[in-house]
Amino acid sequence: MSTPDASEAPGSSSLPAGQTTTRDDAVDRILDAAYELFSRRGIRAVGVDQLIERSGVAKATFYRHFPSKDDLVLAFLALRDQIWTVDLIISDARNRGNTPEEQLLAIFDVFGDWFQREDFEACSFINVLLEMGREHPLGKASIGYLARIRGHIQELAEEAGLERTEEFARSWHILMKGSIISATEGDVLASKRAQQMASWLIEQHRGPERPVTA
Amino acid sequence: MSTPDASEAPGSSSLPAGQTTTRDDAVDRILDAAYELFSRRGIRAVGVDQLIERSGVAKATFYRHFPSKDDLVLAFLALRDQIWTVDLIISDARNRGNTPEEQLLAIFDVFGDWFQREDFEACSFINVLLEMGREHPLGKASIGYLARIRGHIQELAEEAGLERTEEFARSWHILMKGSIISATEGDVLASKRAQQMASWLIEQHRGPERPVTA
DNA sequence: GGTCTGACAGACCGGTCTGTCTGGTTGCTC
DNA sequence: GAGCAACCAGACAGACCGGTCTGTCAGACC
Repeated sequence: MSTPDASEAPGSSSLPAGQTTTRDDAVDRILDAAYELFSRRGIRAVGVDQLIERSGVAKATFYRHFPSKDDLVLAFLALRDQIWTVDLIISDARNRGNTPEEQLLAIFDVFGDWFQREDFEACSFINVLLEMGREHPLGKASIGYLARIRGHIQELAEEAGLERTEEFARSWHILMKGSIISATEGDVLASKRAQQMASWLIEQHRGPERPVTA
Repeated sequence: MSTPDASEAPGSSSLPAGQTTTRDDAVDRILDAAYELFSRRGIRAVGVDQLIERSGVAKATFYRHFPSKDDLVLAFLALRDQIWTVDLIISDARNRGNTPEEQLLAIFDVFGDWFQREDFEACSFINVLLEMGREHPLGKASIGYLARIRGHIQELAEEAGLERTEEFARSWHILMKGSIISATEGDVLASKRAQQMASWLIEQHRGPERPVTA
């Protein structure tokens, strides 16, 4: 789980990249530990000492790269956007469906598989938003990443030729978030229920002239 | 639950005694403070010292009535179930609609008003579940209270003569929870979007012989 | 009057939190 | 070899955490 692009901001000073043995190594280990711990246990429940121990890094090294814990959480959210939103959900859904409509509905197939993993950890953006509050900088950042998810949905809706794609994406997102909470409660079939409602939503946003052909 | 309305400004406790009703007074003040603080800021963000100060109670008194902070949180969840679930949502929705179907849909009218309050605090059961985790006793308790909400929905669905009421209630609950998260993000129209999808859900759960009469 | 209960006030405990700082080590560059 | 940058290890500071405990006081009951 190396970081392809997100983050890397703090360490890239004016060194001409002559050495990479321990250059980004510490940052990567910190981010790996952060991803593992934050996504599973939340923000406040994970202390800096745990992150230090898990990543095998000195405390000074930690604070050199991330001046505060919140800075690390911001980097974690960016990483989560790449690993979870993009790589795990959207890309997978796009691969599973042939048409944009199928790709949209495939999101809930991906959810179905995801819900059944015993290490299912829910949506970090929702978690952080509710844990920190919408006024907190981390809550605001989470709202931004949730909006990015809606952007992906809207993009797919436009590819599918649906109408009123922004409202479509907002309604769709309600189904995604609601099913995630239900799955957290233990309802592994929540993805199927949401998918059924999602198909009705697609019907309502199809153009009037467009036939119902597959 | 001992607090019927949970009003009672917290500052009116410095009276020079003189009354015998100090019996449950301390408990009520603690619960009032807990409701105010827990519902707005979460569990871990509220310390015992804050609860002590807000309720104007001695620490020993606090721990006499609630042997641990978690015990108080459990009492808070029970209080939230009464004040929020029953009194604020279900009863209000029942009063707003004439038929059971109207009462069901009125839930999202109540949500619409609730979402617009500037002190909108989302759903404490979801908050606690996500904050503490589903394995934690408080998370499990929250799951139980969420199931109670589904029970109210299923009850209304049965009164409306709908079919497969348990699955109906689970799908309906997805819409409720998803719209709450969206409202937390700032989408005050989330209640309308959910209500639209909810009406489709009702249609799909009506008996086949039943006409579409209003 | 004596006793008991429950409330208040607040010191205090061990532990954890975020964040700072010192000291020693490694490895690259000049 | 000197300098330097980044690393590891860990003590330390100051705040806060949940929870315990001592002590004082007011009212109820015998």
